[in-house]
Amino acid sequence: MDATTFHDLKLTTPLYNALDDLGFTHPTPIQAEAFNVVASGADVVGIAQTGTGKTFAYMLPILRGLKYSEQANPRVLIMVPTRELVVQVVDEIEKLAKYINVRVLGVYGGVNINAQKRAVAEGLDIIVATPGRLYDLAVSRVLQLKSIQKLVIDEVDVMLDLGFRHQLINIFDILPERRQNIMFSATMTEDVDALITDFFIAPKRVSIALSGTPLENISQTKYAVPNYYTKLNLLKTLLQDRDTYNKVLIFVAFKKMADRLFEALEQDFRDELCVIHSNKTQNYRLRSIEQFREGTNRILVATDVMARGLDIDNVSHVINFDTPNFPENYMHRIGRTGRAERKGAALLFYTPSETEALEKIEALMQMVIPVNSLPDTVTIATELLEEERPKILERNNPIKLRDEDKPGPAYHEKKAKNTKENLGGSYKFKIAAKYKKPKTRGDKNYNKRRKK
DNA sequence: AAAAAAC
Repeated sequence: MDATTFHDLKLTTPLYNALDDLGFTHPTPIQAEAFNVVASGADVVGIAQTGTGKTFAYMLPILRGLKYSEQANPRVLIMVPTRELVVQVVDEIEKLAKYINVRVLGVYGGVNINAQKRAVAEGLDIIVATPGRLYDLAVSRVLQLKSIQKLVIDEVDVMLDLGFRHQLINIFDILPERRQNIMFSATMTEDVDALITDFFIAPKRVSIALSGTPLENISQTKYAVPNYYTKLNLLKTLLQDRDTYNKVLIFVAFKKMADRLFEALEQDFRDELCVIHSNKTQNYRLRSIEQFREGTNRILVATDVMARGLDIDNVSHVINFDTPNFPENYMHRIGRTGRAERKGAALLFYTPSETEALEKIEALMQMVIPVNSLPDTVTIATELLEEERPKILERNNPIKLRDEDKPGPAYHEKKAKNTKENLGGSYKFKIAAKYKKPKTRGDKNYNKRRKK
């Protein structure tokens, strides 16, 4: 039964008042559907698109049921896959719990741990975390997880990726067995299904249909381009139209590509540009997002660290500079625009070598994305640039792999072994880290290296 | 040729 207003959900006065302050009168479909299910205390699997108001969907019933307590240990644990999402979820909870006496704390890596340790020691009710730092705090016995009654995992499909998975399982090991599990995923995968089978008790499912989701507010188009340089020309041409492209989120597949694109755009768009990926310091990451959010800089170049869940107002365009290989990422990326019932535009640039990835996307989206022709002013890059190719390839692949490190049977065997044995991080990443020379502004250890 | 996530 769908509630038409928040009053049909039998909330408490402090929650009504907070929603009122926020200007929210009607629950989104997932909020209406999830409320009683989550409130019942049963394990819950929610399938919901981004931008559907997931945080409030689980926080409304949790906050209504949370009794005041003076005990120091947290009773609610919320895990998300990126640090920026921790910040956002904490912010949302604080808004919703404005008139409720609960202590909310966000913890994540990349920042000094001592302040977090002190905050934990002061006592808290709700903890929002990325898995690594949470585990760190827990095993160092600063943080007690024995009182956790409710576990929420958002974007659970990413959390089950290799590299994340064992962190998650390790945390399950130190949580009380008697607890309510609440998980959200945009898509149902085999891994998610397996997790439910292993850890959930009589799970209830909540899902909202694809129609009526925020994706309906997003106009999607694709551009067929012959090569990278034409993509760059096209991008520069579009970005010249500052009135139309007033808040543009550009996605690329690799961190290196993010830096490279940032540099390529710097000449024309210097003061309008920021960049984010996980090799940047946490300070730099937060600053980039802030500049983009506030509109100080209208262009943000990003890896998929930005793809999921983040809520930034009025993003006019999402540009998929690279065609994502994992079609789900396309869906998450374009979900950064068209939020809060506003209109948004999503563009996809694809080269001939990316047509396969494109087909996967169109299969997932159950649509053929309309193709847009290149503006006449866009220069088609050709042979001349092909000459530069070897040079560029070399510049972008400075890592010389030893034979045993090269992809092949030995490599895969070693990688598999290493991933199995080692918490956090695959062999490939270790090799990359070993040879990596941080060099771009904002990169971790950038200053350290420069001093030498 | 994925990214993310702990020191």
